[in-house]
Amino acid sequence: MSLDAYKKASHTADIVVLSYETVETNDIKKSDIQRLKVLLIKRKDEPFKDMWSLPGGFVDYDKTLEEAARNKLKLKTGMDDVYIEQLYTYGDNLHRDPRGRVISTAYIALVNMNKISNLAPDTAWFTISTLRSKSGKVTDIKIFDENIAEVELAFDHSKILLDALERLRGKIMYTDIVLNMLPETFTIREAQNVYELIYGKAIPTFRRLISSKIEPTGVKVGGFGYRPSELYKRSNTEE
Amino acid sequence: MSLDAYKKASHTADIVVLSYETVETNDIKKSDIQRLKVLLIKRKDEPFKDMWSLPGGFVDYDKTLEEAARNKLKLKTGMDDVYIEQLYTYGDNLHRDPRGRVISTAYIALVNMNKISNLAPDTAWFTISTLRSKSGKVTDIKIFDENIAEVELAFDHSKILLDALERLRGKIMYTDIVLNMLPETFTIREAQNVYELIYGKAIPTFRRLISSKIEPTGVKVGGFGYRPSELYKRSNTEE
DNA sequence: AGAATAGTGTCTGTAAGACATTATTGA
DNA sequence: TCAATAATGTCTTACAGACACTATTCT
Repeated sequence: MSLDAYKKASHTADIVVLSYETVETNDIKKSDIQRLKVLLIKRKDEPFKDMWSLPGGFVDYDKTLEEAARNKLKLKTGMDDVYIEQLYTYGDNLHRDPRGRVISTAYIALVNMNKISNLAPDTAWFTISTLRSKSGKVTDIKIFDENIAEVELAFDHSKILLDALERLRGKIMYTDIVLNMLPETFTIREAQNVYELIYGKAIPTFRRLISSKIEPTGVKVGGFGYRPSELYKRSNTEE
Repeated sequence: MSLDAYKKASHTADIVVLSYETVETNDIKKSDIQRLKVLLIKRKDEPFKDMWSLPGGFVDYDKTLEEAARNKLKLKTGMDDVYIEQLYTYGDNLHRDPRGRVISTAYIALVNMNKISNLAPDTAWFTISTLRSKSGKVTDIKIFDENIAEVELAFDHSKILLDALERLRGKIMYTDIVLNMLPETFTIREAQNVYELIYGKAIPTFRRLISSKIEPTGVKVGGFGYRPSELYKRSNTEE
């Protein structure tokens, strides 16, 4: 049987690029606040023209799925060597795309947005606001632009983003992949804030949890009217 | 941009159908032993003609991915309403299939093989033998037919099967999906044997682990020269 | 001194592992 | 009574949560 004997679906690779942003508080005595961010692209063409969507595109016949995701990310952010993992393949809605049958494999990329020097002009970071159940489970999300105006995502990308956050939440306590979002050196407080953004609730013994995965650099940051904190880095001791 | 402006990959859905078989021991005083089983199909056509492979097939333009998997399973086993979950999408090897570019989404199905009355003639159950690290992690697998002769699988299906076992192992301690492999009623011993087959090592407090997920039926099975055991069933108390 | 956060130590309850003890049956 | 497994109970240890306490800095 020939591979061309039947009508084929199209296949795309989409990437949920997640990072966080630090917002300085008005009161200099109060420590900073973090916000979850997602990278979106403004669509140039129909369908969903001018709406914001996850970066992604059709998978070339001679490109791997992960290549397709990585190439798009490189193109829009200039980033190489990024942490990426496959999330899920969305192929159960025949009408995700009004143009025809499209199956999409979604990836999660975790990056530090401050490492990006030249973002593509059609690309921007948006703030993710989550609604949670008592357990921390993500029940709904809202996306806001820099003017705190709510933004609707194209296709089913809102669902994909929600799934990505749930996947991360499920893995955060037994992996250290979230550290890919942090800069080379960071304080434990900063790491804890990011962890709790994703986990959805307080992590009381965070210091104990993270201590085996990081090591002190000997450098301290201070100057805020309270005790300076040690800067740590990821320890690359593969277990 | 038209969806037909580029050369498309083909897309298949493959299913790792897992079950277990009970083998009576010679000594009637010894309790039974279980073996992990996987459902395979003998390929009728090239490539890999006459080799055994995971059930699967090309995804029709107007069928969902999960439908494609379920339909194939129904066709070969007659089974409906089976537990199924998406495993992973294999799209990073451009030459998985010598005929051309094929992306495959693999599903895991957990069934009780004794519920199947009429298996398709090209279909059979094979025994899975696993090699494990100290932690229980699956490092390698071998497949054997009913004559205990080793069988090689077509394509990269051996890797897919390994991934499926690892996925199950990772979820077994905090979900009860493995109970889908057991009959309507079962003893705790039988459930424990199946759990340990997948987990790869002993689960010392299994009774405590499982007790919240099952309930006694009041029926006992005996007649082997030792204390009869209670038959349990899944309790459908959705938490 | 006071405010704020960094960092360490301690207490406690829960859960997991190890293992002992009792129960039940057929030969 | 013995062999084998079922089922329950007990003891101990590891770990997570709560929280107290000390350390450090700037105003």
